[in-house]
Amino acid sequence: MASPKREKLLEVARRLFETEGFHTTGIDRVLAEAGVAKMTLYNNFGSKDGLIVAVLESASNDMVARLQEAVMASSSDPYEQVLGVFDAFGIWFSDPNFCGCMFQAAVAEYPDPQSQPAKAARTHQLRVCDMFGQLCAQAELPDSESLGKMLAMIASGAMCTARQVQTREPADHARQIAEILLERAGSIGFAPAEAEIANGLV
Amino acid sequence: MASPKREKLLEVARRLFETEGFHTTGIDRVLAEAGVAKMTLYNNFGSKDGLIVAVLESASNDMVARLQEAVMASSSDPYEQVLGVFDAFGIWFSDPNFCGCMFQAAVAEYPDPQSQPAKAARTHQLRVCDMFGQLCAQAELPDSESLGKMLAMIASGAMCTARQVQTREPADHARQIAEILLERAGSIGFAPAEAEIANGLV
DNA sequence: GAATAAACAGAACGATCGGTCTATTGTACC
DNA sequence: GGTACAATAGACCGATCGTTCTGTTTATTC
Repeated sequence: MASPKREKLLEVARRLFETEGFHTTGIDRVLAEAGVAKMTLYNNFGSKDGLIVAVLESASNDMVARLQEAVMASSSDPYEQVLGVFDAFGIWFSDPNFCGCMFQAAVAEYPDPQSQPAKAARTHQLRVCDMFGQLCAQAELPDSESLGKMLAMIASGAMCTARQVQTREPADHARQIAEILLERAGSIGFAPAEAEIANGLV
Repeated sequence: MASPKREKLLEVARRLFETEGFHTTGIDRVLAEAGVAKMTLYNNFGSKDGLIVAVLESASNDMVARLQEAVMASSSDPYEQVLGVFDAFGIWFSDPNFCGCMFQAAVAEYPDPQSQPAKAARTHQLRVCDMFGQLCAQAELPDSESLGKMLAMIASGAMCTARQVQTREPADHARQIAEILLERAGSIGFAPAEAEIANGLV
């Protein structure tokens, strides 16, 4: 399963897809830079689409692992751990090689929601939502599921914006927003906001 | 400048680029659906890239105009006008034909920041930031420029997420976040005068 | 009605794409 | 040492791409 040639292909393909896009990166480019024969690619992945899906799955695992790492490294307090994710974003965005979120690019390049790349991107998005949601649940914040979705949305906005402006500023902005959001969510548990009272939710 | 054939090309190309992507949409598809000869396209736009840039510029104008419309239609209060944008997003996302923000797709498909589509997308992003920033300035909120960027980032996250989940939920979440953000910004700037605002003196 | 220009249909071009096929080389295992 | 398998290089295929070129038709203007 994990042959060295296969890993090399995944690594090179991921880099090229990230920096130059899926459609514009030809099979031959990947093969040349990986130093691998064409048939090796087709034996391992079946097609270019197969390679793309494999790259996305691999990238999702890496990304989630890195986020978990950022979470663990920052603090034992779930509240701080959420903010730690955006700190990690700041470091990520500062990398001159940063070129945005691969899954956003995949969705953009494969607009059909039924396509495999789009499905892989959706799966990844759910993982991120879950991660944020679980942290909020651990922080005993109310409606952790919605909170998780909101945080994931802020993260998406940050990645998307960072790609355009090429600075770490979006990460800092996202962190500020997340901080306000968490603070507010925390205070709701003790002192409900007027809107919720008016809506009869309390 | 504004020949009917040219307009027809822009209209069809925009629809196809939106729904199927820039690279996957061939020139011949555009020509066939627009009922226009090939040379007409090249006389008007010079190349496919020229057509893409023209489509993006036209789409930016339309988008900004629609946002301004949503702002004007909602209220005369800048605070409410900001939220009106996200209400408009809700309607937009509910459209079954909604397929995300064209400029995010353009950036994804043309990763080179120096490419013309990327530049057009960046220009558009600045216009949106400015629009939010001006609304915040009119609302006399402190640091309206940063606030504008944050709101634009939230908007980007909402559009990006809405494309994946295909519901209007991200618009509602974004509105909630914007509301909290504005409230917080307002209370910082006018903390001493909060009572007066509540009393309707401002 | 003649002249000018724009738009037309469509063949053709060179390039590139994803994918297949062939024939050869290296390598591990019994 | 022979067998089996993986990987190699590279020719080759059909399709599609963006673009150019040719010749004809339509519409506008003097």
